[in-house]
Amino acid sequence: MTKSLINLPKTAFSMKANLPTKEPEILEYWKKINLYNELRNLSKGNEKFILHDGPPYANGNIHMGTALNKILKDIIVKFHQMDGKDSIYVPGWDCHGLPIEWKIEELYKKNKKNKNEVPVVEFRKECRVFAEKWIEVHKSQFKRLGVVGDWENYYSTMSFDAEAQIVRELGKFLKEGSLYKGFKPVLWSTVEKTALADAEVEYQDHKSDTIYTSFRVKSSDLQDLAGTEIVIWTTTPWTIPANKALAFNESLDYVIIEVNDDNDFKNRKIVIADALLDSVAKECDLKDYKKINKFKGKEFKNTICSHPFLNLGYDHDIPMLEARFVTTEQGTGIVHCAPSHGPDDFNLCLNNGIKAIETVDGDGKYTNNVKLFEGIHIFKANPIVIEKLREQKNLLFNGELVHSYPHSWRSKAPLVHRATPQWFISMESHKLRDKALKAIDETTFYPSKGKERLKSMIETRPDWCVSRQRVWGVPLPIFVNKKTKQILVDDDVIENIATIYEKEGSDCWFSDEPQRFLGKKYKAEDYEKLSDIVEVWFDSGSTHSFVLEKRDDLKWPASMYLEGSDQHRGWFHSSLLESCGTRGKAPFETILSHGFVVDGKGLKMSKSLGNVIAPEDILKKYGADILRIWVASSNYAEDLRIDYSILDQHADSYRKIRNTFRFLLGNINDNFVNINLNELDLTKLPELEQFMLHKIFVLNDKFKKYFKNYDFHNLYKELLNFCTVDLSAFYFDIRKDSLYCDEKESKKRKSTIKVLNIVLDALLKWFAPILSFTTEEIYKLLNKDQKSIHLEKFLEIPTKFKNEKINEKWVELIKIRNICNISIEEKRANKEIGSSLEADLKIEINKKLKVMMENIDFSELCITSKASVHYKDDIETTAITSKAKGLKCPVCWKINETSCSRHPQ
RNA sequence: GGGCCGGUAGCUCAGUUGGUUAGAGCACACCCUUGAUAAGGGUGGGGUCGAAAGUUCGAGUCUUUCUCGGCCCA
Repeated sequence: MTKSLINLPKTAFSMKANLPTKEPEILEYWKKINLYNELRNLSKGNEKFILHDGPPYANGNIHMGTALNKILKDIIVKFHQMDGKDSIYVPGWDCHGLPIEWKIEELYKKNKKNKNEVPVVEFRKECRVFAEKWIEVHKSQFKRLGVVGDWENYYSTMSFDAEAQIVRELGKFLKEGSLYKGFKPVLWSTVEKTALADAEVEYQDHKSDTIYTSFRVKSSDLQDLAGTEIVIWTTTPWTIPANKALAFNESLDYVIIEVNDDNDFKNRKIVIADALLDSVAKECDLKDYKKINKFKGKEFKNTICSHPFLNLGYDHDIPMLEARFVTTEQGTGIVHCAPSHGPDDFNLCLNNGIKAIETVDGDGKYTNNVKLFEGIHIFKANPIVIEKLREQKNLLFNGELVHSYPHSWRSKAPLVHRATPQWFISMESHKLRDKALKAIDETTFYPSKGKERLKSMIETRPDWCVSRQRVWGVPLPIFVNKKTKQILVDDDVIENIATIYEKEGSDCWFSDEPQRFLGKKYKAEDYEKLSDIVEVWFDSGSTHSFVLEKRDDLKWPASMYLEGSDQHRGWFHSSLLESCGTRGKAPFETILSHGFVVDGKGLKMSKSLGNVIAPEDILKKYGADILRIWVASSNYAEDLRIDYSILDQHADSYRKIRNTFRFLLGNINDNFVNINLNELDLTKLPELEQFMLHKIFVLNDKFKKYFKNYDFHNLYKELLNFCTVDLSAFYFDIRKDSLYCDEKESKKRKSTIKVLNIVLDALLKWFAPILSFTTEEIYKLLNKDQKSIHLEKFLEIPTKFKNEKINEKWVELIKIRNICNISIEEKRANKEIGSSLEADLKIEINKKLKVMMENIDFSELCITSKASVHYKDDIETTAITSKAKGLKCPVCWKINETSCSRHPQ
């Protein structure tokens, strides 16, 4: 058996990965050695890299988006760790909020339990237990992805210290004076006397009164509008008393028509959208009218109208405002705006300096802010409004309409938009907007387009509404003086509340006597205690204060925040505002945002399309390392496509990488020798080995450059190409002859083994942040006495590895090799030869290259049995292949005319 | 409906300030090898650069419109 004469690769590293079963074993191992603690102990005192975790909501199983996010975070944390930093990741969860409230309410419904009969504190306890349950589920799912972090000491927004700190943060806004009380419309049930969230609303048919009413133009830039009246249509006549503005669309055409019908509007000129003229005329029974003029909506600019109840004391100006939400679907093309009774109205008016006020109380009755109507219930007001409009001769028409209308899911009662007291943080009063914009300028964004995205949002956003009429959250720590209506601002009270929460959480706000929170300085009977809770974006926006600042192992600001691009409006946004408001600076130095996971065609994943892939499915079929390759190889600056064919492709790449390792391991027989790179005498190595070391140097340079820019998909591609092109198809292929057939102690073979060790070492470390499991498997196989690849650092490649001269020469040689390959292929296609070892090459090269080529064995380079080189003037390189003459050496399979010099018979 | 971002081989990605015939790896086809073997090597075929118009001597690259997709907002 000649096989016994040669050194074939031998390794315990199997070709088949079997990741779905092997990975959990490695996870067990990491748990056993307590990898996280090992990392911290090892890197004590090193520069910190803190990736602050944006808390996912503790509800439901993870999906591809969350998996992508966590893997990307883990890859970055591991890169920085191996780069020599103390790179820390503390996972966290967002726990308060409506979705969990709903889940508990759903359970109540199932069990026929009435939420209103359950004490708030008990309800909140159930929410807490629910969140705790999902934190545990998430934790195990995230760990399975290979994510290393401080899982034992995770943070949550519902922990007592978090709730306490959130109170302190609010206290800062209170003290500063930027937290103020305002009004904002919410969907309100006058039956339950409570606000409802969108998801609690059911749409049912409802019969509404409809009216066409007119607003007299008081002044306008457009002369033609003098003496005309703007007609609007609405299905909620009761909101007319709260009217503050009219909205038009600047791109629509409008017409002025003169009415000649014998009614209240005889000889009056009215304005409506041209496109709606016919439908309005038909519905309002206008028969005799003529068009006087037509103009573009934008000419409405600077038009002021009067309220239809002008003569009843409604003497405020009604400005006409430009709004895109105005369409020609229904009505007149001009929309009546009551900022207290509609979100569109509210926002439009707010942007034009008109604030909402409380026009209707919780029972549905007009407040004293509404002249003539105070105390009247809004659901009984329509006939009165209609009557008064008729009296004032401003009612063009009234009728009825059955349409889809929001109702309460509990009482089935129709809902209204009602401006309710809310608490806002001002963007202007203490220059929060300016501070935030400056902080954005000082932040580095990956990709850079994130900067503009966040900036444009901050530039235009309204004041931050931080109150919610809910129960599962941190209570707003606000007392209002019953007499003066002043907000109580006192550090001692805030600190007192925070101290109580630190010990027992915030549930007590809803059960204990107010006096307990006020302390001794104030009397409870003088104050009204708020029952609102803080909106959850304030919770998560405050994580930097109770995680980064409070923990000794972390630092403030964080080195990086990393989330999906939707968080420009979410967590990036709220964290920025919270921190700029309280500390004048952003809580992050850099922001990395990634796109969304979409299917193979670029469509978003949805149940109805049936294109959803769950991380769990991928883990079962491929394993986490394949998923991690998918993350590393995708361009996160855009949306990331995934389907099974894409994963199959990555699984193929994985196999190539795995086999590259297997070849390395096999040829060193699993005996890794750590080579001291600085002491290595390069001049004693063959040129091919020097060339490979040069390649490693260059690749390492690119690696550092790509890593610096978090450009992982190019980094991964570079590593993969190195395995495929430089190693497998070139270096390994050439050196197989020496590795298998040379004397074990031959100089060339020993040099090769040295380089294989270096390549293995470098490759293992380069890949470790991405292929966390596989590199650990290999590392443990080679280093029985070492704990983990993840405790290692990247290799420092000495500058002496760089050798441009050799590189230049070998680039030339590879060109010649390619020409030879084409020549060999010709003969192979002719069936003249099979294996390239049957080839005898005759190569002609330009004389200019002679000096460079002199010591090169082209039979070795091109893996043939023979090769002759001839130099000529002024020629391009050519190669001609003929069948090698002689006998095949049974050991090295080379064909010799005489006996094989290495293996004489 | 509005704002922002994007569309380069079947797939993942390159493509400098506009400048030869638009590149790489994978996949595919064919061939070789059977000493990395459910591996390895070689050769090759794949692109109207989402569409149209414009600017220019010259456009994947600049402009406009359209289209498809994604995120956010309404």
